Amino acid sequence: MSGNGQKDSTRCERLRMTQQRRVILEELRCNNIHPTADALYGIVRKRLPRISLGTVYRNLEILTALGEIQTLELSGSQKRYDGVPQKHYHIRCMHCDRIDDAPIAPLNTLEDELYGATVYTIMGHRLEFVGLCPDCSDNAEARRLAEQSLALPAEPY
Amino acid sequence: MSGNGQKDSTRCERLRMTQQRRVILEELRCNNIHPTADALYGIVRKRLPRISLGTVYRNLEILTALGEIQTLELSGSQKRYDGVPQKHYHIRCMHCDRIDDAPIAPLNTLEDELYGATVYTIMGHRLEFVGLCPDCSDNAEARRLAEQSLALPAEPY
DNA sequence: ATAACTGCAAAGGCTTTGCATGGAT
DNA sequence: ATCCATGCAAAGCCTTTGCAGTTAT
Repeated sequence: MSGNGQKDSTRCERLRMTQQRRVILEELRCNNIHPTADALYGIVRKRLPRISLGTVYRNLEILTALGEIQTLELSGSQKRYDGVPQKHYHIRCMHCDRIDDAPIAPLNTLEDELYGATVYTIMGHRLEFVGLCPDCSDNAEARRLAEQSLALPAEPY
Repeated sequence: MSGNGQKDSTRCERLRMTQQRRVILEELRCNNIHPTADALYGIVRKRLPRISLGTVYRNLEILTALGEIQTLELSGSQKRYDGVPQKHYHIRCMHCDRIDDAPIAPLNTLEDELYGATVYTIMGHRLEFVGLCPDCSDNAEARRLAEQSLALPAEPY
């Protein structure tokens, strides 16, 4: 951190479209799998076997800052990356962690109810649906585990 | 991992209310700060100076499984813990990461629009508001940074 | 020559886990 | 005696970073 508050704003005098950067962007754009950095690394390595994981992370950060892709902070410990930079919601499979787009338009009035009710200046929201993907819906054990994870005991101790 | 698929379901023949567990629960209940594990560790250590961070994590996991508290996976890399086990939404300050309850009732019809529109079996949603807390709202630099972080360039490369 | 970029490996931050010890029934 | 819980330290997982070498202008 070079002490100007922004995370790297001294870079990018002129940006180069390297092989690595292009392939990362292409692979994110040409499918819709919302991969983790590591999964994308595996995909990109088929075309560029010598690329490093650090390069993948660095380019994902740069492409996000440029608005070419978006970095998703969904539930789960790993970040996901989306080749579509426009805001949209996602749905996560509770059993296999697959992520898909949620076919629903942005809810721009969601924060209206909060105006005046909170001391915060509200600037947006993050919404994520959870459920079971088709494959896991067909799996009885996956359904059982999912339902169990939603049930909270919450009885007096 | 002892090979039964569940994460520790073999424990809890009889659960003990130890000093450590009680203090952790009390400190989560008596205030509303949604601390990280490490922040809670700092708080609890004032009363139990010899407690370890591992014990804090272990008890947070157990108390969550019991439904006594909830573990929040909000944006940001660290988990937060909430002494109120009932589902409710939260709002996060984009500048200082303070978390408060969002004064809005659960939106139980949110997933209705998705029925039939997705191949997933929808089972719930996670919603989080983002904005600026009162202190950071008063801070011009915080406001500038927050607005800047919301603006996506998204121009052709 | 300059500045951006890369591969590699090390370091970092947060969380989980193994192990020997301690405490309650 | 049993078994749950603890403190401590090490390991793990994901991500970031330092550095020396490479590439494009």
